[in-house]
Amino acid sequence: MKIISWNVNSLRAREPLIEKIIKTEAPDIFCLQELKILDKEYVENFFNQFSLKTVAETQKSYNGVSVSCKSEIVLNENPLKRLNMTQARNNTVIIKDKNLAILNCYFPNGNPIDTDKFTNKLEWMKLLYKEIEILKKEYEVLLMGDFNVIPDDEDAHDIKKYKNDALAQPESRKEFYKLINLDLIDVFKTTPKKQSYTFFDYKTYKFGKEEGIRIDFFLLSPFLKSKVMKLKVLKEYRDMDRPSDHCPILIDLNI
DNA sequence: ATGACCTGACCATCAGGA
Repeated sequence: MKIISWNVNSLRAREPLIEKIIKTEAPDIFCLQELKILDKEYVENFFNQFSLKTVAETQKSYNGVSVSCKSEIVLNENPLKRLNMTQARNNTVIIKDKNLAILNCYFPNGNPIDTDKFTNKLEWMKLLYKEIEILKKEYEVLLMGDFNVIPDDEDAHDIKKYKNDALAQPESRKEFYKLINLDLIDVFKTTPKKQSYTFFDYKTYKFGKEEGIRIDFFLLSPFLKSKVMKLKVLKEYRDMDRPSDHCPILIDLNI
């Protein structure tokens, strides 16, 4: 089962690259973040072109997430969809015949740190923690997306720049490691040579610098970790015409 | 030290991103 997660920074702006990745990689499950579009029917129709069915959570201008999958996969949508009632930042699908819960997330940014944006970020992460605590009792858990957390100093090219940034605050890291302590494995971290930055700022990367951060993750329950066949940050999509500032990440599971 | 660049909303310029 090949799965791709990607913060596309606008569905409409990224349609050519989304089409390319679907045709090139043929993912069984394709999870997007930051759709930046309200029209849910438009999102569903877009993926229908490629014979993918879609579950989307949308809102005007900001946020928005979708899980698309091949038609033969039977989805059971989790009734607990939004962690936050006003922001479309997560959706969960259950694949019952594989005993699998897939959580697709776009964590809040949380800047600036002296505002309620930061406390709301931490609150959102706590709600996610509670949701996973429930789901892990019944299902294998695959948590993925844009976490907006730099878990370790080595996950940034220059951690000093993030001293006052919500992404690298001790409180943000604490909530991240609480998720890890639910028996979820940061599979890029634990697989030799697979770690790579996943985000490259538009303002710096155009000069060809390697100034990135690692903020997009697959967190897997131990059983799923034992089934990993392939794992990759698809960095080439950051170098194509009109890219997202995030790279797609890919995992192939033998399930 | 600062700003850079991109997107959507909407029409000139700003919020938000990270």
